[in-house]
Amino acid sequence: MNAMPHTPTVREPRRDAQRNRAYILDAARQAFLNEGVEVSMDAIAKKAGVGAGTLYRHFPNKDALLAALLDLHHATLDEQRTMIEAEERNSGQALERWIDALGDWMLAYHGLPEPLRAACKVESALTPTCLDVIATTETFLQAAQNDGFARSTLQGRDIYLGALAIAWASGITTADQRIRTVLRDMLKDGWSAHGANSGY
Amino acid sequence: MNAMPHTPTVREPRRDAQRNRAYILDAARQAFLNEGVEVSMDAIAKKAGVGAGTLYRHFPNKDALLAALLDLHHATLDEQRTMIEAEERNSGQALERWIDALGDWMLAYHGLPEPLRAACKVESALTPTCLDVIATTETFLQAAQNDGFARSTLQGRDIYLGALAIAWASGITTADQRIRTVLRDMLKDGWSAHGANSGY
DNA sequence: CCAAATACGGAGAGCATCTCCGTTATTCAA
DNA sequence: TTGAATAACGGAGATGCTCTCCGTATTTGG
Repeated sequence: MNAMPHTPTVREPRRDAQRNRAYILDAARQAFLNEGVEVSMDAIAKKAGVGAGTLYRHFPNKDALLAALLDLHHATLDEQRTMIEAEERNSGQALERWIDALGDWMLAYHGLPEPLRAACKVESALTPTCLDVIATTETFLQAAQNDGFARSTLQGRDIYLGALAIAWASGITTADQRIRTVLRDMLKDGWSAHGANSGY
Repeated sequence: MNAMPHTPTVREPRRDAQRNRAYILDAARQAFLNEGVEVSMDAIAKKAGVGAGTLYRHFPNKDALLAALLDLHHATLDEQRTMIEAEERNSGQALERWIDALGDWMLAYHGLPEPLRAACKVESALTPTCLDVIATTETFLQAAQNDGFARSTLQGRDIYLGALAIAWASGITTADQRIRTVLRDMLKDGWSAHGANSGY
């Protein structure tokens, strides 16, 4: 049974399915960009011109939709990683730049930190992406640690959560960049090994 | 018109109203403690043995209910403030202890950081409490700044948001205290003026 | 004890997520 | 080209949440 030469059991998705998937991704990207991740799935379906059932068949929940979109952003993030690795000779500054890139990625859409945090708590469609980003953070961190630029007690996940926390807190305002800068600097002087912990 | 001698227009709330208010507060406290702030208002009403209408008449929304409960916790926080001020001669350590107390307060219930952050964004029933806490933070911070223990560019609100951010991130796990400690230490080496910013 | 004032409670409006299934579009072998 | 077989569509509706409205019940003060 099933003695087909090639294309064993998999088939291309139907045309209308491919079209709709593209429509949905596009509508979702715009919606998340304009309204933030709290926008309703129904609104996305309507914007995409499909029924709710179609939306949910393609993406079983909002996290899955976000994950699909973030994977696109993830490509950009990976480019940045490559650029940093190529350009930056100082591992401390490389880590600093990576954390900045991380912050931008986490704020790609309003409210994104919340689902990212949830993905750390319980398995979700976003979990693989998160783990990947954490792994990269770990790499940068270890390099910085080896060169004495970062505290040796930290783990990649700690840095990731710290960056996530300040991204979340920065979300209280859209226009004012000050709070984000300030918090980022606070985080930096946490990981920067410079004069830390000379102790009371 | 209205020529009454004393108790001009105000009257004690009716007995049943007082009773119900107490029931609601008690039920809410337990519910928030056991299930976190995401617990539904209906569940609280049911637990309190009152109808939804009664619940909402006493507290127009969940933030108002939280604010009423937090004001109780706020008394404890104020005690700690007094204790710290009495016991701690070093303003840097005083700030550190205050931030710890702040962290406990922010984690009084699961998920509390979220409404606290929202109260920074837009006016809510929680806003006055938040402003009060921020003002106290400002006081501790300024003392520490005067003694050179904290970076002079920071404001009380920055510290508050930093503490809130790490409280939020700590919520990914209940049991494991490590992440909270680590993040708190990162925050500390942000505000501690020690060897920060010797610069690349 | 009665009338006025106050508070109660739950049905239901409005909005969200997500499912179910009768209908429709697409594919592919004949 | 055609006509099953397959795959996908779409929207009504189940469920759960916040919050309102208003007919009913309780409390209060004279």
